[in-house]
Amino acid sequence: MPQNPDLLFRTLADPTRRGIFEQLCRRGEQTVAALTAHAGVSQPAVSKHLAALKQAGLVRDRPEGRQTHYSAQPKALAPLADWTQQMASFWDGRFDALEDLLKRMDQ
Amino acid sequence: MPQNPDLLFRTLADPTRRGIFEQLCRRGEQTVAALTAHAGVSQPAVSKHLAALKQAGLVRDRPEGRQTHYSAQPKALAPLADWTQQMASFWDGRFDALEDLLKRMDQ
DNA sequence: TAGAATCATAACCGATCAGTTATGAATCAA
DNA sequence: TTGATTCATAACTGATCGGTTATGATTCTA
Repeated sequence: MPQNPDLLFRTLADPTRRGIFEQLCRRGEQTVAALTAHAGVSQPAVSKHLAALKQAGLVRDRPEGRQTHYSAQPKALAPLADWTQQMASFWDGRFDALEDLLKRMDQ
Repeated sequence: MPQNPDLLFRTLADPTRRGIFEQLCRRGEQTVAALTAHAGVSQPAVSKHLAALKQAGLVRDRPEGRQTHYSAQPKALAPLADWTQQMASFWDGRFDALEDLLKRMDQ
């Protein structure tokens, strides 16, 4: 259930792609044409970014006639939030006796 | 103060580099040699990853004689947590009248 | 002082990837 | 039905990047 955040990080690493996702979070469902108008890149580039976002589960598509409507799925960000939380908690517990022992054994 | 998370996302996108950061969060301060033992790549590769992590503010280095001790700076994850939170909140407010209006005006 | 140990940097290589243009497939409108 | 619209895919390109080996700089030790 705690799926690894690798694909999420890779997908969100590109600023253009992250911008498209942000746009969808801010304004809700939009067509490819509307997203292209704000993306600053060509329509095929936007389509490819949307395919990547979809693969990562970050967006959903809803075909309707000629156009395809995309919407954000912020729930997919959960593993990323979990990972961040976990790193912070590891750090909080860093001075536990066991952790300290493991550290000393290691180097 | 709400600095953009671009460098953070790019830095954490690589699994090897993220693994090194995780190791530092779990076990605390470690030398380059200790990190290399777990990284599965060569020592120069680890040094380059550490340089990238340092540039992103995610780690601190403490030179001591021949060896350099590195430690995680999980505080640097704050912009990432903020961004995630913001995306979720945008989505929560998606059906506000103004947001809805903007959406309609846009396409 | 000579050699070993630790880390960083240089130089290079192959793979990945984000962008482009061209084109195809599907749908709507005149 | 013909042409326009909307989107996706194919094919290609240049840049980025993570990995390697080789080497240098520094520090400890025998």
